[in-house]
Parts: sequence; structure tokens; C-alpha cells
Amino acid sequence: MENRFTIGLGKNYNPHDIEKKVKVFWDEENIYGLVKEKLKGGKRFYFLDGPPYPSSPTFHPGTGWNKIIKDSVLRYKRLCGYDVVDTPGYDTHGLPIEVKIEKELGVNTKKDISTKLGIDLFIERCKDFVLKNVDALTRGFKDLGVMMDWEKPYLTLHNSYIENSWQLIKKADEKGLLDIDLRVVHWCPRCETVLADYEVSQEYREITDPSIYVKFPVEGEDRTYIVIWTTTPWTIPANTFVMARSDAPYVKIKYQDEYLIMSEVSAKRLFNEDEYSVVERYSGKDLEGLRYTHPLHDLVEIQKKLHEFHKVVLADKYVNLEEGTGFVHSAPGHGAEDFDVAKTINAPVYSLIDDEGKFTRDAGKYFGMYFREANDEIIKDLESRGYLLRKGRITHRYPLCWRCKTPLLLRATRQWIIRASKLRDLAVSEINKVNWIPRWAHDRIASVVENMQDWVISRQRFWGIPLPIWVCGSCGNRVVVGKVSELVNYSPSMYPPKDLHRPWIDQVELKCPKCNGTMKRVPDVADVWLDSGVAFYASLGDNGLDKFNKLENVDFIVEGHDQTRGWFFSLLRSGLILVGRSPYKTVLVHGFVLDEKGREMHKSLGNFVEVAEIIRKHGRDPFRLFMLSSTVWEDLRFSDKKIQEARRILNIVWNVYSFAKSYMEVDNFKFDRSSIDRYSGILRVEDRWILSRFYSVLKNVNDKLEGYRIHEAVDELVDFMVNDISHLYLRIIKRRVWIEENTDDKLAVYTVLFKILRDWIIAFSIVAPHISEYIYQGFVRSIDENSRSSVNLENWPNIEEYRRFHNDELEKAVDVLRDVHEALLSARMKAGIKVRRPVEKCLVLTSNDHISSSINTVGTLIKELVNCSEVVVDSLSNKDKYMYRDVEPDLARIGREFRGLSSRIVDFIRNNQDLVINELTSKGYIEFSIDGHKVKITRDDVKVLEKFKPDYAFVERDWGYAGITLKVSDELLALGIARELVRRIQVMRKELNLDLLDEIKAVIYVDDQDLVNVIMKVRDYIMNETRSIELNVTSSKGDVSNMDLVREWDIDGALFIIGIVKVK
RNA sequence: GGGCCCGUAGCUCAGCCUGGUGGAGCGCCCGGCUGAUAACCGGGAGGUCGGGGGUUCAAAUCCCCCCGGGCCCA
Repeated sequence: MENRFTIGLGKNYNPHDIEKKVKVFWDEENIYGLVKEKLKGGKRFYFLDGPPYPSSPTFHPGTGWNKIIKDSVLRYKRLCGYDVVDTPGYDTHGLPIEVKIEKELGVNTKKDISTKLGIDLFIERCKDFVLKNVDALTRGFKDLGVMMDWEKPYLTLHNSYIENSWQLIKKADEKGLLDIDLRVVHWCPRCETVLADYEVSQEYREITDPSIYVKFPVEGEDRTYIVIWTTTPWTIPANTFVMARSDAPYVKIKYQDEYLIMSEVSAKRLFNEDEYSVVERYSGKDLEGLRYTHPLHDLVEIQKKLHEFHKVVLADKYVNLEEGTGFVHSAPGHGAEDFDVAKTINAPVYSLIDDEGKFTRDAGKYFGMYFREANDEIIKDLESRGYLLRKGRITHRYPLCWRCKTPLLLRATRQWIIRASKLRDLAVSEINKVNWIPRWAHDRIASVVENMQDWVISRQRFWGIPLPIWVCGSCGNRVVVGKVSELVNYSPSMYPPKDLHRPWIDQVELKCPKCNGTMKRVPDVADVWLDSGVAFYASLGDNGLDKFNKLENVDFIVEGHDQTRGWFFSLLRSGLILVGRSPYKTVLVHGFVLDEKGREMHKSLGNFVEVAEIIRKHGRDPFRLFMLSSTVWEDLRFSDKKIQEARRILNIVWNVYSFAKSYMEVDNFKFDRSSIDRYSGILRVEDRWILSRFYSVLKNVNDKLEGYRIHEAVDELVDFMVNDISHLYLRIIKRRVWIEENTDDKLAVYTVLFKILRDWIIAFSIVAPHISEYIYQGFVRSIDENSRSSVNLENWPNIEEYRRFHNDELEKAVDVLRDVHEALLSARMKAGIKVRRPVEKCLVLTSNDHISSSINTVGTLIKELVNCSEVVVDSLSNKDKYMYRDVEPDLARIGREFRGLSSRIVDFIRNNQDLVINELTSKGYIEFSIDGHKVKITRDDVKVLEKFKPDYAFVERDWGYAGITLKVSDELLALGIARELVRRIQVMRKELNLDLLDEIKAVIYVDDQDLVNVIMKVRDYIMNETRSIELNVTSSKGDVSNMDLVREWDIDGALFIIGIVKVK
């Protein structure tokens, strides 16, 4: 049945092959559908996908990481029996897409879209573009093995989504939070729309602007001026007043034949000391109300209305003395601070720039000029009138439009806002109820929330959610619509448009309930943060809010840390407006994918790596393992080498299952659930250990996954497979499974091994689903006939089944075993004795009770691993049995101290070693006389060396010594040679490509009758190990011509000729 | 300018919350294994734990300052 899932010896791990087959299997068998069916009615787990922006058909590796993290969590929850909400989403509206379509169509202005092209065509193109990209992205995500409801994603462009989103605005209106207000906003004159502060901050660039000092004539005083400084001459026509700082020192100076008023520091900065003289001093307060005449009042129409406000206004907050003149020229229509101050003095707010960035009629002479291009003209006019004090250029950081790189301008406009600042306190308390992982994510959102501002929701564009606000042309009454069906209430004869986008929705006119007048929709669309912010209920389809209320809250979201200020915040804000609380319970934050050097990956930097390319090169599972091993909330450095490492780990996984499968298959082993009980009485220490160990691993993995510390859980799983199963357990049990009969002992091993391997691969499927499915099909299903049709239909391993095996002491004993094992191998190495050669005894000298009792527990394993006949634990106090001490005189010291007597003293020490050592250890010194001279030797004059008796090889560790005996009995020698011969014959079998079960006849020739006799003693052993039905050992060169393979071997200097032939 | 994260072996990173002789993998050098074999095992070299100060018997770990990198915001 599982031809396509072949596992076994000789089959290598090939990710591409495996992944392809598994994908076909999942599709053909509709595994996703079966999983959904299985989980239907289970506990709900509401996961909400942060919708990526489909502006391109390919995605960043970071987006891949994002989806893979989500996938691992969802897979875990499904295996645990949760009926998960796994709808993927796409954030489909917004200007970047409009800009792309504009480029495709070759239109440059907003007006072109509405007049020449037609909004309907434009919207259709946006939609087509988005849907095409959504398709491609979905294929890409699916290809990574991400299991979500790809057939039914939520798109913010769906009618149901738009309709759901309207409820937020309606709710805001009901709560009295919706308003229309004059706001100074960043405006892109090319896109002709407002930008949110958030959008502005993304794109500051160094640009060069004029830097001018302008003289504003003081009213009623001859040749006297207030001096201001600006880098935006185009705002001067809109100047309304001048701000000063009350506590700052100002001066009136005489410069040439004029009088200039400015801050004291700026005078010093602008002029040399001998160029001017101070005429009068003021503090800012003294200057309050000082009136001036606008320098271009006769050229600018609107200035006629502004004359009464032309005076000095105190505004300490907004005037800094480090730059400029201490006077800030203020145009309330073009500066946020100016706007604030204007309100306090009831000054009017005029913006002289229109949507396209051109001066309006109010600007008089400058009417029709583009704002930045008017700079030169304005400077020229100021200069010709004698009002320009200085001019220069300055390079400074200036905000550009992040989509089209056009320099922005500040402009007062009427915008729809939601007064979110009123919800600030609620927000602060709500974020404390959310589980932020890691904890510092809370601090980050806190700093965002504490500054929560009113939310400008309107955008003057096309491709977005239309604001559901209708205003009456006659009486100004406004209506906010929360559902399409409500439209009919206002206008019974009306058919709602099939598509709720502009321009179709614009044609819907309602009858004013107050005056029967005609109500038209406001032309704006919504800020895209409204789109994604309402996803917590809008993504749930028709009547999303009702469904959300049933689910209670979003259980889990995870996005990159850039989304703190983005989606996490916008979801929260929308939740507060609509349901008065945080809409999510747990937030996991993940890092960014950077390139190898830690720089951001960008196509423009040339360090961008396509996901498709990674998959082609390494495979999906290695990529997933690599990403899921990385600390979730820290940035991840992309690295080919690390992916290869991940692949190597998967290769070990593969080899373990391949090993297990080969043997279980040969023995026709079948697993059934009761067998673990049947064999529990005869389990060996290693079996009990690995079961206990798996309990501990499972416990840690569960804890870590519940806390979303995914990378730690993955580490734990991988470490268990590589270090506990592959490196230790398999090595220990190898001999037990080589036995040919189906002994209970072997069946017990198989049972333990199978159970653990089955449960492990189920757990691992959340990390590497393809190889896990493949192994589940090729290994688990062929040995356990009661298994499910897919690993995805399994249950998460039940830790309770392992609890009774938990034995902490045993686990610690095996830690000791590892330590001692390593020390003993090191001792063998020191003595130059290969592991293949058996030794008589392994010795452990220690006074550490934990070490000695542990060895008593696991001593049999040491015998197996170190290849010795006996393990002896002895107390450290008995070490004299194995070692002796030498005293080595320190010649330099003794020579210096005793001069002529030195050589005789040295001789004495060397000839009386025992005496010297005893005296030195008991008293710390020894006295004797040479030629009647009294000599006192201390510990410092000699070195005491510990040496081992020649029969032993020891190494030192912090707990004592580990060693082996070097004397070898004839029997052991024979066994050693046997293992050398076995190994060579195995190599030859391999060379002939023999099957595990094939039998051979063999002949061994060696020109030494003694060796022949030795070998004859272990002939049976050799035959058994090599599956030989006949073995001829001889010292006479016989006939080897009918052998399949003949080889010469050099073993410890003796020449052996071995021939083998396969039995047909 | 502010908030947060990171800085540990040649490279990539654990360890830090809860102070007690600095670890792993990769790479390198030497050796071994050979019925998992394009796999595996052992040994070795390699660290001023970014720098400086403080607390403490004891600091990679806690506190303060500084330097470098990143993210978010001004």
C-alpha cells in the first residue's frame, strides 16, 4: 500500500522527493477536509491571521517565517483537539495598490482617474491586480506546508467585510466619537490625500531647501523690523502671526541703518560683534502684542482679512532658541503648532494650497503656482521690497510620501475623525489584561497607547472601504449606516449596489429623515488601518460581530514587532471603540528576517533571497526547521549554512526511522497498544530510561508550547532525537535487535522504540509536516495497523501514558553514564586501544556517592558501550592500588639554595622516594643531613607526580578517575581479532550489495598457525555475526578462485586474505 | 532626542529572569567507527562574556554609565 512512502536501508533522505509525494497525498486524500471534520465541535481556538499586503505575487522570507510560526501553533492546537479558526487573510485596499495601477495605466493625477479613466475601470483593475496576487501568495504559503483554510480566505475587499467594517464607524457615531474637524495634516499633493502620522514617519529624506531671514516691518516704527527665519518661504503668504517665548531675552539692535528685533543669542549668531549695537533689551513678555505689517500684504488676497492678527503671540512651548531668531512665523493652515496657537487666540485658519499642491485664488499673485516652485518667486518679491535679510540653502530631513517620494506639505483640511484619545485610559488598562510574549512587548505597546491620538479615518482616494456616512445637502443632517440593509430604510426604492466600492456606492442617495432632502455619501474612503483593525470580527463573514461575540475573543495573534504600532494597536483601538475591550488575549511578537550580515533584506540592496529559491535549494522542511529553531522574538539572520544544518538533523531523524523500520520489518513486528503493558515487566534499564526521558521531554515541550516558546520546544524535541535516541539509545540496543529469534527482550525493545518514535513524529509534525507525514505513512502505518490515515489526524502524545515510567534518579544516572562513558573512551584513546578490542575491566575511582550509585544503576550499559567485561567502582581513597607517586626535585630551586650540596641532595631524594613523600605529606617538610650539614627540604622544592601502574590507563575528571585495564586474556584477544575480522567481512558484504538476510560462505587465510588456532575459538561468533553458513580458517594458501570477492587485509601487522561467496 | 531589543569561541547562538568553576552546533586540527554509512563517534585548539564603574564572600547573570548594531517613534 505505501509504495510511495518507502523507508528503509539504502533509502536516503531527499526532501524534495518526500515533500512532493506528501503534497500529492494530502491533496488527493483531502486531508485538510478530514482534519476539519474530525475537529468539528471540539473546543474552539480563535486564531486571527494578520493579513499580508498583496502588492506583489512573491513574499519576503520574513512573511514565510510569519506563516510558518502560525502553522506550527495551529498544528499543535489541532493535534490537541482544538477546532481552530484558521482563516488566512489579505489586506487588499490602499494607496500602494492604487499607485501601481496608476503606473500600469500611465495616469498621473487623481483627476485623470475620475474624469478620463473612470473610477469604475480603475477599481476593477485594482481588484484584478489584488486577486491575482492573492492567488500567487496563497500558492506560495500552501507550498510551505502551511495548513489553513486556503479555499476561503478573508479579503478586506469582500462586500461582507466592508459591511462588517461599517459597524465600527456606526458604533463610533453612537458613542459620540465620530466627528468632522479641521486638522493640519500631512498631505501628498501627487496622491492628493491625507497621510497618517504613522505613514509619514516611514520616509524622511535629506533634501535641500531655502533658508531665509525675513524682516516683518513693525507697525508705526520707522525702519524697525521683527526678524523671522523659515525654510518654507511658500508659507509666508499665509502668515497670520508671530510666536515668541516669554522668558527669553530679546534685543533691538542697530544694524546698518535699520533696527532689528530678535533674540539675543540669534543676534550674536547672525552678526559679528562690530557689525551691530544693542539699542534696547526686552524679555519676550514685553513684546507681546507688538504689531507688524505683512511684507506681501498687497500681493496676497487673503492678507486683507488677517491684518488684525499680525502681532507677537507668546507660545513658549513652540519656540526654541537653538535655531532661528526667537520669532516663529506662523501660518495656522500649514503647521500643527501654529494651528494650536491660532485656536487659543481665535485666529482664522486658512490653507492657501489646494489638493494638488497649488496656490488658491486667495493667494493672489501666486495663484496657480505649485507650492515648492513658488519659493523663488516669493524670495524675489521679499528681496525687491527690501524685506529679505539673508538667504541661503539648508539640507535637512524632510518628510516624503512613502509611495511616490513626493515632498509632503502640511495643510489644514476637514477630515473625519474618531476621538480615540478619549479611550486612552481604557486602553492602558486593557493592555494589562493581554498576555504579551515576550513580556517587553507590553512596554512597547504601552508607550504607543499612552500617546493615543484622535484617529483621522478619512482618505481622499478610491481603492478602499467607502465611509458609510451620508450627509444631507439641505439640512446638513448626517447618517451613518452600519449595514447594507439599513440603506433601504432611508430609501425604500433603492437597490444596493452589487459591489460596495466606489464609484457604485457613491450613486446611492438617501432621503433625509429630518427634512426629506437628498443625502449624498461623503466621497472619502477609510484609512487602511480601519480595514485590518476590524479583522477580529469582520473576517468572520456575514454578521461577523455576532460570531465574534460567540467566540468571545481572539485567542492568539502573532506578527512582527513592527506591528506593535501597526496591527496590534489598530486591532486594540477598534476593539475599544466597538466592544469596549481588547479583542485579543495573547500576542506573540516575532523578529525580522535579516541577511547573513544582519542587514535588512531588500531587493534594492541585492541581498534579497526568494523563498522559492530557498525551497528549491534546501527543501521545505529544512527551511521550516531552521526558522522554527530561531528565537521567535529576536531577529533572525538568514543563513544557508544553518538551513543545511537543519537538513542534517532531519537526515538523522530519517536514519533513525530507517534503522528502526529495517529491523522491525525483517522481524515482521507489529505494534499493538497493549504490548507496552505486556512487556513492562522485562524492560531493561535503558528502556525504562528512554521512557522516563520521553516523559520529561514531553512535559517540557508541552509547557513551552503552551507559553508559545516555540523554538525552545523545537530544541527540546530535536535534542531528544539526536542525543537520546540516535546517539545513545540506539547504540545501546543495537545488539539486542541483531538477535535473530523474536525473543521477548527484542519485542520489548521494539515496543518501546516504536511507541516513542510514533509519538515523537506526531509531535514533530508541527515543525516539519512533510517528513513527518512521510514517516508516519512509511513507518507508523506499516507497523501499527490501528493508526490513522494521516499524521494530521492523530492526537498529540498523551503524557499520562508515560507518567508511570518517570524516574528522575534514572535520568540523572544516565547523565552520569554519559560523563563516565566519555571519560572511559578518552582513557582507551590514551592507551591506543580501539573500542572494538574488548578490555577486561573498566575502573571508576570516586568518592562521589552520586557517581558510584549511578554506575551501579547503569553499569551494564557501560559494559556495552565501552566494550569491557566488568565495571569496577572503587573509592578514591584506594587509588594507591592503581597508581604510585614520584618525587621530582626542582633542580633550579635546590641548586640556588644548596649550591655544592645540590647533586647529593637530589640523589638522596631520588633514592628515598617513599620516605620523602611520606614526610612531606605528613609534615610538609623533611630534614636529613648530608656530610654533617642539616638539610631541610619543603614541598616547594619538589614536584610530586602521580603515575599509574603500567597495567592501567586512567584519565582524571573532577569527580575522580576513570580507566581501563591493559592486560588482555587470550580469550579477549581472540574476541578482539574476531571483531576485526567481522568488520572486514561486513565491509565486503556491503561491497557485494548483499541484503541484510543473505547468507554467505567464507574463507580466512593467515600465514600463522597460532592465529588460526585463536580464530578457531571464535569461529562460531564470526559466522553468526556475518551470516556465514560455512567458514574455513586456514594457514595454507588454498583455492579462492570460486569466491565472489577476495580481499587482503592488514590487521595489527598480520596479513589476512578473506574470501566470501553468496549462497544462492 | 525617547522607548524597546541585541552584543558570549573563527561563525550562528544557548546560558542572564532566579548570582556559585562559561556551554552547544558548525568550522578547524588529530584520531576512531563501519549491519543508520553522502551517516556516525571521541579528543584537541580556540573566550578581557562589547567597555567602564557599582552591589556582593562571589557577577556573563543584578544596578548605573558609555560604545556598537537593530526596531519603533520623535
